[in-house]
Amino acid sequence: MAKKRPSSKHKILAAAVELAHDSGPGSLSLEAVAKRAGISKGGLLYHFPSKAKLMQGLVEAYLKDFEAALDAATNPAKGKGEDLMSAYVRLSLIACDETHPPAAWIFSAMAEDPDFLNPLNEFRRRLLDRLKAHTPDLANVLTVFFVIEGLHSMKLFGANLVSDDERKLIDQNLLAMAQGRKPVIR
Amino acid sequence: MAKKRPSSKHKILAAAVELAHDSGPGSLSLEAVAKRAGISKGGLLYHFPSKAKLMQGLVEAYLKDFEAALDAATNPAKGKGEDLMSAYVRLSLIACDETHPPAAWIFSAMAEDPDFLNPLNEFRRRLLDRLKAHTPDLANVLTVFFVIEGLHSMKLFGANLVSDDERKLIDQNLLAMAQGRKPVIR
DNA sequence: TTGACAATACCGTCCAGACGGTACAGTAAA
DNA sequence: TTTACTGTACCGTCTGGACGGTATTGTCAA
Repeated sequence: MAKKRPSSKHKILAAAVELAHDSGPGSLSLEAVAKRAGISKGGLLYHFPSKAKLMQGLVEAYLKDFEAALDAATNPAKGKGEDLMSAYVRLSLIACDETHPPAAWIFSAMAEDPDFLNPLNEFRRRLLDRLKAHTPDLANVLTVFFVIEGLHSMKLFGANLVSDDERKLIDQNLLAMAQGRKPVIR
Repeated sequence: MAKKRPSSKHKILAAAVELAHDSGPGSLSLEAVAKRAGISKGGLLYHFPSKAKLMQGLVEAYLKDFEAALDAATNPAKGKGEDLMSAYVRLSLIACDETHPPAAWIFSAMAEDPDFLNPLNEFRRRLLDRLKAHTPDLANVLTVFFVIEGLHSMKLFGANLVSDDERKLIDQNLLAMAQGRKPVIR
């Protein structure tokens, strides 16, 4: 709340995400981000007074987006009221598909200071706890969760290890497991 | 082969791995690595004439270790002649347990240049191909593979998301699936 | 209505420090 | 004599960040 002028901050964060993705995580300098965002370095430092704050901003924006999507999907007042597990799987798979660029900035943050990613880890922990609470089959939850983590990891490292058909099979299986159905054997 | 004097190179690589782990991936400078290895910067540059070569060395050593372990486990002439899938799962789980430090240097390499990790991705691709060729159930192979990738990822990012019991359950399930048995539901 | 002031949103410059890498002279063992 | 270093000095580049300045847009008392 209380955000009247998101325009510049958003532009900066978007620029950082793009830059990390297509120039490599190593080229995420303040000057380069500023240039990409179309402002000066001084201007960037006005909005994010240190590089650490920029990194925090990236993590927060990333988290906020996913949380908002999850909330929108599962909150009955806002839409379909999908169950948590299905929404989590569906949204995660969307984030892992070919149309979405990987979050390469994560490597920049990690190289800068691993602690920057603590909020991300804590979020994942809370999410896994919620998933466990929502379904009786622990092994099922863990399998689904870690397969998705694996897909994320593959995406992040830019490794395309599966064909389209294999990916479809994985997706179908995960969605089936999320709904408590039998996995597809093919 | 043709390696008569592994001592210094090994010391340097080990120092880099340790340093990335306990001072963070961002502090992997040549000077720092040399100091940790107990040699001078000039001495380091004698063995690895550039930082890029050091990174390549890290990737190669990492790969060589895992390949050697896999080979030793599956080659009947050398030992038990374990089947590929079981050996892969078992060794991967060992690499992911609490006693082994995460390969934090991967983030340094990624920040430097994502291409450094190409050999790693190619190795994974070949491994997955071999696993697919060895078992009839594609969905099973993919599930096992990506759960392990997910565990690796969690380890890498230093997120401890599961309890000891949960981890045991995952391990049992993976080993069971590797042997074509039914997964444990608990 | 106007003049004084202040907050916002930047720009452009400068600097100290870190880093990768080079050069080179010396050394000690095999 | 070659191999395998050590140690020091140095260079060019990049980077985070501090800082001073500026244009624009309110705000508000006289």
